Amino acid sequence: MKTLIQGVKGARDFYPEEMAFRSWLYGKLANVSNRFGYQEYDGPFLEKIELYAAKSGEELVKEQSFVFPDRGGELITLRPELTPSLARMVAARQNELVFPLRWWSFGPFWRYERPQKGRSREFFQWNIDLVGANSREADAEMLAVACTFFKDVGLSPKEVAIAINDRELMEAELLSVGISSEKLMDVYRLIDRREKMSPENWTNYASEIGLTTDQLTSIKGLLANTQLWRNSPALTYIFELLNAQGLADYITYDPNIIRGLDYYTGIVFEARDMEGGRAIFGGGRYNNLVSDVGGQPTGGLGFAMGDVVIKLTLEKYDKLPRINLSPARILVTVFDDASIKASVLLAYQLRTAGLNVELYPEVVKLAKQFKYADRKQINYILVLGPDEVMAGNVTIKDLAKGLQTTIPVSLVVDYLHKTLDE
RNA sequence: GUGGCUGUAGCUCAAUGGCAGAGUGCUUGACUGUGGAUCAAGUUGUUGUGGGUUCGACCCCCAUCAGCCACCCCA
Repeated sequence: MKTLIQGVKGARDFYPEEMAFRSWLYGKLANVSNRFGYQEYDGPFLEKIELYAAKSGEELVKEQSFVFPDRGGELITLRPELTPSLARMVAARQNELVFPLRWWSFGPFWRYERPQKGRSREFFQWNIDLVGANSREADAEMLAVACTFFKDVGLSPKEVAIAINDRELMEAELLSVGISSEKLMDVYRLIDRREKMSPENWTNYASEIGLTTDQLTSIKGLLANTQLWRNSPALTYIFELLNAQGLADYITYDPNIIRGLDYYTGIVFEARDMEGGRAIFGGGRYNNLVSDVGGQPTGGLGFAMGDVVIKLTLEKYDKLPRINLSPARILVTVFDDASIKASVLLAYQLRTAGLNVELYPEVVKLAKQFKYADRKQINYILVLGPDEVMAGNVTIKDLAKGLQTTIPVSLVVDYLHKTLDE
C-alpha cells in the first residue's frame, strides 16, 4: 500500500464502472448532437499559450492552466477550454468550410486548481457550437439542444433550469439609466460578482468602479426585475420558439446572469441545479471571437458542460444509469479436463454466431464459477458436464430467474438469441 | 493561492497516551454438478508518509502527501 505510486493530484482513474458512465454520457450527448445535425470534431490537447492570452487575459491562463516549456523553450498549454481552438480552426479554413457550421466535441481538459467535489484538474467536457448564424433562431436552437439533453438523461424542469439573459438587452437598459458605454464591462463584472460577494463588499466594489449611488440603485432595480425580458423582442421571440417545442419549462429569465467571460456579446445562459449546487453548464453568443484570432468576423454561440458536475447532479436525483458492466451475458463453464474442449468449442460457436461469451479460464469447482458469474452480473450460465457431453446436450441456467433447462447443443444458438432478445 | 476538517483491514468505521477492534468482504466447509439466503471456522494492518515529544503514540507536536469543505476562480 505505502509503496504504491500515487496518481497525479486531481487526475482521475476510470475503472470499468466510471468508464461505463463516461461512455454512457458520451452516447447521450452524441445522440442529441447528431439529432440536431451537429458534426463531431476535436482540437489538439496542446495549444500555444498565446491562443488563450489573446482573449482570456494572461492572469487566467498563467494561474489556472497547466503551462510548460517544450524542449525548444516555447510555452505550451494543456487546453483549459475548447472555444479558442474552435475559433482558430474556423479562422484557418474560413473559405472552405460550409456555414453555418454545427460542431460538437467531447474530450479532456485541464485546469490547475485545487480539487474538490465537483471539480478536478482533469475533466471531460461536452462542447457544442453553432458558428456563422447570427439569428435568434440559432440562439433558440442551442437552448433546445441543452433542454433536449436534460430531457434525454431524465432531468426534469423541477430539478434543473436554464437561466438566460441577453447582453444586448442589458446594454440598452444600462445605457438608459445613465451608465456610460465605457463602463459596461465593469458593470458586467459587478453583476457577475454579486452572488459571490457580501452586500457591503459589493457596494464598495460598485463605488470603486465609479458608480454613483443613484446608478447603483437603478442597477439593483434592473436586477430585481424578472420581467425585464419583455423589453427585448429577441428574448420574447426565443421564448416563443422554445415554447413551440414544449421545452420552455426548462427556461427561466434571470437578469443576474451575465457570465464572467468578456467575449460574450448576445444571449448568455447557464444551467443550474434547482436545489443549489454548481452550474451544470454555461454558454452564450460570441460574435467577435473568430475575428479576435485573425479570421473574418463570424458570429457563433455554444455551451460547455463538464462531466463531473453532471454526474453529481444525476447522482443526486437518482438518475444514474444502471449499467451492466459485463459485455458478455453468457458464461460457459468448464467442468473437468475431459470435457474442457467441448466448452472451448461451444464458446467458439456462440461467438461465431455473434454472441458475447466468456469462457471460464480454468477448471475449478462449479460453485466458484457460478459465484463469479453472479458477481459479474452475467445472467446465463452454460454447463457442459459428462452427462451433457454424452447426450450432446448443454444445460443453461438463468441466474436471474433461477431456472435451468437442458437442450441439444444444436439448438443452443437459436435458444440464446431468442432468450437474449426478450 | 487562502482558511478549516479528515486519513486505521479490500470497503464502511471503532479504539482515556497503555494488548489495534467490529461489521462487511474474502477463503474453506455444511452442500463430492449450481450463484444470490442461512450457519460454522478461518483470513485481513509498517494506523497515508517522514520526523519529534514520551518509559510508552492511532491518539500530542512539526513537516509532507492525498481526499473533503469553504473561499478564490470559473473554461
